[in-house]
Amino acid sequence: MKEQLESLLAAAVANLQQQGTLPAEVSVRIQLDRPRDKSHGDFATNLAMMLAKPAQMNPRALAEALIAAIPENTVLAACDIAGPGFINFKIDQQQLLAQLERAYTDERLGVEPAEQAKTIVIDYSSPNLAKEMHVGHLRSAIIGDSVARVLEFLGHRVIRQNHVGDWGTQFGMLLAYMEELDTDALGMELSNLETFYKAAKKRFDESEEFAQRARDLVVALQSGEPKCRELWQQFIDISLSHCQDVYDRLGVQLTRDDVMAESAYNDDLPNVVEDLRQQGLLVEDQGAQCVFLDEFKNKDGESLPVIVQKSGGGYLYATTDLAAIRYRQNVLHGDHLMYFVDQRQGLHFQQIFTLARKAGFASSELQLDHYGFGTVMGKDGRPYKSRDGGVTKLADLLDEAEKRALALLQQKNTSLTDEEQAHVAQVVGISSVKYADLSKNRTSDYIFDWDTMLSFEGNTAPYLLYAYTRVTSMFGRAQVDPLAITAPFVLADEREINLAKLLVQFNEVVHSVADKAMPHFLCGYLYEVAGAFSSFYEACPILQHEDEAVRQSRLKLAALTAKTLRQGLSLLGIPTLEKM
RNA sequence: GCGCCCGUAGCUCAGCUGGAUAGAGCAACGGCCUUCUAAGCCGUCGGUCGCAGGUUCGAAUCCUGCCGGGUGCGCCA
Repeated sequence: MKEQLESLLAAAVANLQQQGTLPAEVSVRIQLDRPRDKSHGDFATNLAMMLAKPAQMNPRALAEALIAAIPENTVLAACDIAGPGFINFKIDQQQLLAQLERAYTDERLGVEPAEQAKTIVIDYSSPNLAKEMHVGHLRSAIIGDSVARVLEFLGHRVIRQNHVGDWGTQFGMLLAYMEELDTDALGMELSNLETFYKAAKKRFDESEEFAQRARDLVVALQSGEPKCRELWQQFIDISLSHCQDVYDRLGVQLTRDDVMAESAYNDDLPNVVEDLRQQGLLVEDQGAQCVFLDEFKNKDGESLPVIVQKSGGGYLYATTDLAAIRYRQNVLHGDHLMYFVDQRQGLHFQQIFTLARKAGFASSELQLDHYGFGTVMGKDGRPYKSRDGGVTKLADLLDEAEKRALALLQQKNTSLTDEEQAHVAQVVGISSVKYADLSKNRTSDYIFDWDTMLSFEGNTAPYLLYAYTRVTSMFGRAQVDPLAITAPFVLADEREINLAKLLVQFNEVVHSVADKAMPHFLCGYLYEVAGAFSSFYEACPILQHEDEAVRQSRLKLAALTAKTLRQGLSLLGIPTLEKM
C-alpha cells in the first residue's frame, strides 16, 4: 500500500517536471510517513515543503499542484493540504479490505518475497568452545537466528555459519588437564566445562611443569599429533553437545551441520599469508607479519597493523577471518556476508573487511556487514554477572527462567494440568528471555530484569503469548475453523479499522527488519497488533453479536490477528501456546 | 591521545530518511467483571530530549564544541 502510494507520488513529481512546474534536474526522494495523529490521515508527505524552494513556489500552492498531478487511481480516497504544506492522504477502504482479504488467504500473509533473492551467509552464535556458553553469547544467537528466519522467509538462500572457537592456545591447558585425569573422572569433570576450565587454569597458574606441558600440547595439537588430536576431538565433541543443548532449548536453528570451526581453516592460513605477501601487502614488524592499513590510525597517527602471523609463526583470528571470507565468497557463493558479533569487535571487522577488499579476497560486489550489539547489563547497570560475581552459564540462566515462569503460573488460577503447566512454563520462560533481548534496539546495551521480562504487562513475550491464546480459545469455543471463513470483511467500529490497518502493515515491517537487521521493529509491531486486538476484543462482541455478517467478519479479523501473531513470533524464533 | 557507541518521564524502553501537540509499558492515582480468558481494557498524572552554539520554513534526529558514561586501539579470540 505504501509502495503504491510512493509510486503515485513519484509519477506526480515527474508530471510536474514535464510541465516545467518543477525543474527537471531536481532529484527527489519520495518521503512518505505514517502520521502519529490519526486526524492527519493514513499517510502524509512533506514533499511540497521540500520542493518549495527549487520550484520557487509557496508550499501550499505546490501541494495543490502535486495533488492535481497524481495519476488516476483506486488507492486514494482523499488528499488534503494541512498546515504549512503537508499533504494528508486517506486510503480507500476497498483497498484496505482487499489487502486484508489477501493477507487472510495468503500463506505468506501478503508478505512479498525479496525483489532479488541472494545467498546470504550469516555468522552468528560462534562461541568459544573452551568454556560453556554464558550470557555474553545470548544476543548473537538470538538476534542472528531471528534475522536468519526473516531473510529465509523473504526467499533468500540463507547459509548459517557457526564459527566456533576450537583452536586457541587455551586448548593446550585443557588437554593437559584431560591427560591428568583418568577416564572415569574425565567424563564427570567434562559435564561442567565451566569448572573444568577453572580447574585447568588453576593448575596452569600453580604448576610450571603443567604450564610447560600445556604449551607443548598446543604445538603437538597444531602439528597434528594423533593422540593429541584424539583428546582434543573428545573435548570439542563434548563442548559442542553442550552448545547444541542450549540451541535446542532456545529454539535457535543451529545444528552440527552449521558448525564451521576455526580449525577448519587451518590448512588455508599459510595461503592467506602467502597471498598477502605476493601482493606486496605484507610487512614484517618486530618479527610479526603485518598489513598496515592507512584507513586506520593509532594514537600517534600511524597506520594500524593487522597482524596475520605472530613472530613465533602462529596465526591469529584475523587470519582465520580472512580465510573465512574467502571461503564464504568462493565456496559458499555468498552475495552478502553478515556477522552478528559483539559491538566491541567493530574495529576488528572494519579492518578485516578493508583488508579483504584490498587483497581481493572479497570482490567489490560482495556485501560485508558487521551487525554489532550492545551488552547485557544487570540491574546495577554493570555487565550482567551471577550472584558470586562470575559469568552466568546460559544453561543456568535458562533453568532460572523456566523456574520463575513456573512459579508465576502457580500463583495464578489455571485449569492446566501439571504437564501442561510445565510446558507453558518452559515456553513462557525461554520466550521471555528471547523476547526481552529481541525487543530492544540491537545496538544499545540493555538491562536484564527478570520481573520486567516475565511480566504480563507491556511489551513482553507473556503479553503476546496471552493475546494469542485469547484468540485461539475463542475459535475452540466457537467450533469454527479460523482459516475457512468465507464471509467478507466488513469494518465499522474504529477499533476494527485500527486493527485492520495495522494487520496490513505486516509486509512492510518484515521487510524493514530484513533491511536493518533489527528484530525490535517486529516486536514493536506485534505488540501494537496485540494491543489493538485486546482493545477490539474488549469493545466489540464477536460470538455474541446478533448480526451474522458482523460476527463472521470479526471472527475473520481475529483469525488474521492470530495468524499474524503466530507468523511474527515464529520469525522471532518464538513458538505460540494454545492455552495458558 | 585517537576511533566507535550512548545520554529521551522516577524506572525500563521506542522515536524510521529532519516534520505537525516527543510516544509506550512499569510505578502512582481513578474507573470497568451476571456477558467471548480481568494474565485484560479505559482514563489521569508525569519531559529544559545531557549542556551550549550552528544549519533551516522546521531539530530528540544533521554539524561543531563541551560535560557525563561505555567500549576498543601489535603479536588473546
